[in-house]
Amino acid sequence: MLDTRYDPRAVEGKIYELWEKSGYFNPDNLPARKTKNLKLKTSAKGGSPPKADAPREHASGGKNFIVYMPLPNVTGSLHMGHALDNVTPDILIRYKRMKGFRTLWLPGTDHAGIATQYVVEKQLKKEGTSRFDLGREKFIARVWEWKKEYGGKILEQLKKLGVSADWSRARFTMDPAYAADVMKAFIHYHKKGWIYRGFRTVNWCPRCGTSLSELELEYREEKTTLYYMKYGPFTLATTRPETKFGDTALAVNPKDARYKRYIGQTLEADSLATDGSLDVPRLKKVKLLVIGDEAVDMAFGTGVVKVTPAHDLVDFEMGVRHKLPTVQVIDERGRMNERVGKYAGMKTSDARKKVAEDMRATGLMVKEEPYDHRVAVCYRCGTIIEPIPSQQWFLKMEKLAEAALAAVKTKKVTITPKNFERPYRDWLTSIRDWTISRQIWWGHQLPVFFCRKKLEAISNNQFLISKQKGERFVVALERPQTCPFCKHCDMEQSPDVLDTWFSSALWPFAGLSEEDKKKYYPGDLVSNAREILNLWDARMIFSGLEFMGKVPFKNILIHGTVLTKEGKRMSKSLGTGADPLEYIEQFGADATRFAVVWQATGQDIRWDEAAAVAGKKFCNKLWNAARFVITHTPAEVFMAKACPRGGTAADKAILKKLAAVAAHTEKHIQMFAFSKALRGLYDFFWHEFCDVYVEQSKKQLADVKLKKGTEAVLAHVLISSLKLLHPFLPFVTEEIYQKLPRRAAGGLLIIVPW
RNA sequence: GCGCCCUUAGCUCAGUGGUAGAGCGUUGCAUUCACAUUGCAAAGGCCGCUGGUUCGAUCCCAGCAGGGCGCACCA
Repeated sequence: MLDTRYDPRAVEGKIYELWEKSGYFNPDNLPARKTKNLKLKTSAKGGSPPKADAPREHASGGKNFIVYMPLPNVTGSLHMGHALDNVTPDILIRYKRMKGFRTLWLPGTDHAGIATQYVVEKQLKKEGTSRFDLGREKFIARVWEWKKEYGGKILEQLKKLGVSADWSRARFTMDPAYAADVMKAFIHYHKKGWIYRGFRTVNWCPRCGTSLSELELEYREEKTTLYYMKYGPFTLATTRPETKFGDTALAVNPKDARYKRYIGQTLEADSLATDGSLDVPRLKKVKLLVIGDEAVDMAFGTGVVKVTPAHDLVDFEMGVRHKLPTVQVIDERGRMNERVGKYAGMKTSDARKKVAEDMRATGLMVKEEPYDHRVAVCYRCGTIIEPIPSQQWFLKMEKLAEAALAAVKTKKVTITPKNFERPYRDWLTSIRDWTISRQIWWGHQLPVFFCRKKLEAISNNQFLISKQKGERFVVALERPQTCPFCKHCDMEQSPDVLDTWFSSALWPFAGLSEEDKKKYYPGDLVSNAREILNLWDARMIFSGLEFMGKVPFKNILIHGTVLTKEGKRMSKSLGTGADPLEYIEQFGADATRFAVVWQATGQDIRWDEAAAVAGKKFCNKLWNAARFVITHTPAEVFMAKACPRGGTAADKAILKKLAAVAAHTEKHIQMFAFSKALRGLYDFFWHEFCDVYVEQSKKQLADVKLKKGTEAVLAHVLISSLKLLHPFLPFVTEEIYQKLPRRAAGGLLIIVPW
């Protein structure tokens, strides 16, 4: 009857289809009527339904159990990180579903502003065109096309892993309903006075043409030069001499005995002239204020720094503290601007060389030494970040951060493992206002409409911050019919879009129908990698509190990172990534899940293929043990009520061990110690049930007196094991369950109670 | 700089205050009896180093060394 080998490829697609058709992934389909159907089936031939398998009153009275899927990017393709994100919550969901909870595993995809725009731009480049050729509207249409074609891929891949999410509720962060909630959130914050607009030096990617948050930066080691230059009475060290034209002060530490006496003085210093010929460097006098600021490290260089508020984030903050002017000398393309005369138009890297050369020639350069520098680069394209001042929208974080802090402090939200509470706290306590605007096209365009008249007046934002003119704008869900300011312009919508995280922060509720918002908020759990803790989890917490009045989930599960066997970060480009789809193909989805859970003991995982081998063998063991039990046990035994009692010493021993492993499994699932739970089940099934009891049963089955009792125990332990293992190995357990004599099987294993 | 984590069998990792376990690999034996993706057996470990607490430490404490990570900074 059953093949001697378990073949996942022949089973998984079919089983998944069975589940999807059942509708049980949708909590709305888990109520009593399904229960009735099952009862009809099991009682059709008379006799009472097997107690252990009788579905209990499901969702009707059941409690909710809701997991929010960590949003994969639409550009994403399944990798081990997703496997980690999704396997353990799926275990919980399946466990809770079987326990009678109304389970909702809420899936979706993130529009991933920069990432997606980047992918489509690359496509356009291949075609010899660009987004600028297309224009905004056509470009966005193009991205939507791309999304239609590829955006669902990642979700399909998750299905291959056996993820039992409610696909009927799958959302995309740019869906109209979702977008509407994003707009409402912006307007809500605006009404509270928490949104403001301001000039600020931000991390700017000259290639992507957008500002980036600190969390979107990556760092690269570079061998550069530390230049020691003369500035009036001082010598100071800098890696960026080309920004000297934007210097508006010199700073020393107020405790520094060497320089204390200069603080507050305005000094005259020689600097490079920016007029005349590039070939003939000349000097000119500049005046600079000396300030005292704690941010200056006395031990670095000479203890004096030049302050360039326009092109350095720390300097910008010093500038704010000391009311320094901001002089921009680098533009959005990463080139020197017209303020620097003869250096204008040069790329910063070229300007650096040229300025250094001119300083040598004019005697301003004291010395140069090699320097290992970590430069910030764009996480998308690797381009070196240029801090430049630009006009951005900010969200005040004070109150929101307070609320998010309190949520964890009062244990409304628990972070597992506990030691991640500290980075969470640290981030929130030292938080800066959130730069929520991005200068890209793909995303939620700000619901801000400017009067065109006023806009012109401030169109030049190249110069001093003090010259910025106020402007008039309306924040509204829809474009106003008439401009409330000039009464005749059609108003221009801000070209900026919101930071992608602004919209994903609303994930637990945005885009849900009003009914669902009532029914399925708040939820229970998110599970993700540690780097997402502040980027996403913290923001979901304060957004949930702000808009729904309750924390969105009780638990944050932080899982380890999957590394290569050598302990290196996996990288697709280096070909060192383990691809879950390949594992599914080679070993099966269950074996892949097994490998993930087996190894996910809390630490980072050095991925070892051996675990997938073990998983595959275990599935096969399960399969063959089931074969043995089915062929040696008459159909009616599977319908036996409840747990067999009494019997031989071996019977009693295995039943006792079954009870113990069931308790062990349940305890560890509840503690989120999935690996322990699985290992316990593995040992029990293989080494207790197969190695000991099944062998013993062969003798007992030959004994007429013991035959019946032995059959009952075999059937009972098998069915129980299938249930216990189902959350971990859903496909093979369901397939075996379907092969059991019909009346015992009833419907689907996924809703059979433990 | 602040903080977190790791160091146990060839490899990847569990684990406990009383002188160690799994998976994979290796070696030997066993194939009509559910499964060779199997069974049985075996080899293989100063449980990173030093000191302390203890009757006793792989486990607790301190220090050191090596490795990894997060945050901040990087003029």
